[in-house]
Amino acid sequence: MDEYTDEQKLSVILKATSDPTRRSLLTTLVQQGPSRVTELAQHYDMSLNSISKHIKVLEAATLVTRKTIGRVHLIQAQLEPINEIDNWFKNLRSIWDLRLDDLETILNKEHCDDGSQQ
Amino acid sequence: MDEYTDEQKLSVILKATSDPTRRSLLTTLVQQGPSRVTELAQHYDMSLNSISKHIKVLEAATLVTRKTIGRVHLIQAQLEPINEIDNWFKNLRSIWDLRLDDLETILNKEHCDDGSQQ
DNA sequence: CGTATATTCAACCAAATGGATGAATATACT
DNA sequence: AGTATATTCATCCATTTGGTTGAATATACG
Repeated sequence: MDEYTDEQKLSVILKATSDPTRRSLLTTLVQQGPSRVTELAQHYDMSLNSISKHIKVLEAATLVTRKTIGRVHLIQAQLEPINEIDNWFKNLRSIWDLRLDDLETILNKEHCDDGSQQ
Repeated sequence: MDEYTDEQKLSVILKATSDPTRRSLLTTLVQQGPSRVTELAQHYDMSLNSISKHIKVLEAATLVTRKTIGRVHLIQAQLEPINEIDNWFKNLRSIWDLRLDDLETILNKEHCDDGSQQ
């Protein structure tokens, strides 16, 4: 995912996590540790191929890594990328707080002088 | 969005935020405070109608609210729902930490007894 | 070597998404 | 009343998405 900007990475991560099956897969992986594709698929009323595709979406979002041992693919959760979501939100909230501070300043000014600052 | 389960709400919120234009709209709204649809649209090389649709997606995800005053629709950011994402991630990470603790316990056991616990 | 197992690849399909445009609605202005 | 402005509604279109099935690939096992 190195060829993408941070913004694009964030989009990919958010979209990957927006599907309930994929979030469930992540939870299972975090609970059980590295798991085989077939093993993961058993939890779902869905074809193995569909799960395989979901895993590839997670992999593209770097939310899981794959270690191939013989014919078995071990899938492992990777939580770090979710921090990107966290950072985005923190940033948003800090802008928000900043604006509220400004508003407060304005309100305080209104309190002291003529209040012409709408 | 009351007719949805928490899981479904989370999906809607994540999907809504997964689009770069919509994240940008949220940022603009947080920076500038409540804004009109036309005003928001001016920031983008995209039709007013498309922006209107994006806003409706954000609205459906409860990430913005709308206050209609005459013919003007004032759109306001609403950051609370993003906490749902935060909660999901915190939960995931806590499961992760739990499993690491277990692993550590097992490793400690290996250290003391015969280590047969693979 | 032949067969079973684990997984992906390829093609297909219906539904959703993100965009556009043109018409409709509702409000404001003179 | 008539015109301009703000916004949504309705369609349409190309692309993506989430699922399916069947074939291919690669490894393991007897």
